[in-house]
Amino acid sequence: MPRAALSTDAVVDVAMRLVDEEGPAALTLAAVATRAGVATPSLYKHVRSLAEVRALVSVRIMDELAERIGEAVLGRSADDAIRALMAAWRAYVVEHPRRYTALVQAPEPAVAEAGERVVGVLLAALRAYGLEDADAVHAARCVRAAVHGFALLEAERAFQRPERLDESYALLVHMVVAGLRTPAHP
Amino acid sequence: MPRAALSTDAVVDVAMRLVDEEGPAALTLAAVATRAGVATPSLYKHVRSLAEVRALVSVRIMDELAERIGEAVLGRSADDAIRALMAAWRAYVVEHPRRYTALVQAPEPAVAEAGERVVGVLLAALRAYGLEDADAVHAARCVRAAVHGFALLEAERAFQRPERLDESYALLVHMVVAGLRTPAHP
DNA sequence: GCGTCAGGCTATTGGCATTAGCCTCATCGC
DNA sequence: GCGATGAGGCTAATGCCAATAGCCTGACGC
Repeated sequence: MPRAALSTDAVVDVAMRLVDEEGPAALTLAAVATRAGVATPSLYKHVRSLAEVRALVSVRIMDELAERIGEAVLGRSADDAIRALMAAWRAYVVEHPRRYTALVQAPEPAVAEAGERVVGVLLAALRAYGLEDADAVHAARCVRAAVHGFALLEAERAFQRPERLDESYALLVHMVVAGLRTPAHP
Repeated sequence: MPRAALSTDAVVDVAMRLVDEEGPAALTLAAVATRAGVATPSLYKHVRSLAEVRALVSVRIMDELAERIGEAVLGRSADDAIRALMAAWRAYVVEHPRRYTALVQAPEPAVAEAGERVVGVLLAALRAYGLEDADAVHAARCVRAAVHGFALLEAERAFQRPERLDESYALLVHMVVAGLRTPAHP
């Protein structure tokens, strides 16, 4: 391998910084190239297209998220684990709001796999509830949906007067835990 | 007013059809102009920019959604109203998945206002719970987040093996209702 | 030393948003 | 009726961006 410098990972690094600082709309190959100190076409030696860069960024984000929530549930179980997981998830999004709004659901299998790693952590955290397989999947989907919805709305500033969002989130956590604790099929 | 033909509303009509049929990525002024049988620059007599078209589309969608869920809660209250509202929300998204993924949180005030109309229906549906003002806002945010998260993930096909999503959604409804029924601050 | 090829580059194409400025005809005051 | 006016269409042009083609170079293996 000759001259070092660029690589697929390095391109994604630059893309991530760009997203953090200027938002997902600023993620163009031209901007990445400028930041990397390189001409735009040079990027094509490392990535196939802008769409691929976006997918790679999404994978990176989901992996970071999976790691954060995975760490959070270590040594905890049931309600305790769910609370920690939800707190960690939101904390990540609050730290990197633009990053979170850059997430795309690309058709690339790598993106789906990263999503499954996140769901894997969720399923592990739910294991202590002793749910049947299908019920565990339902529960994981609900937790994911609730947290994702809240995080996204917060990240894109869709809540008017974002005061006391902590309290709102506490209620969401309460809802999830209460729903998991009580029988699901009345 | 001379020749009829185009108008801001007509442009948005075309944009909506485009989104429904080809997805949000296909929403370009060039494509709208072609469908409208007009040259691209002509659109600027009716809209200021592509960004404005996207915002107007978002407003249209949120208004449709507000109407649908508003209808659903008529004559119902408390758990019954929430269940109907959540069912109607998801039904709308399942009917028009691409439309829902075209939603953007633009800075334009019109978009924020449309969002508030949706939240207004939510608050009305929650009235029967007799929550304090702040608690009602928290509850509305949570319901919105949960439904929005689920709907978005479903619309963008982010759930792997989307079998039995109805059951998953039933659990989400259960969580919301259970969380609203039990005391929020233990 | 020398060939090779990874990884840069320039040049080019084509799509798109946006702006400037023209042209026309339906309407309205007279 | 009739001429001014302006809404609403148009063509032309600019600039940005993604993507492709094809060239060039220097680090490394031999």
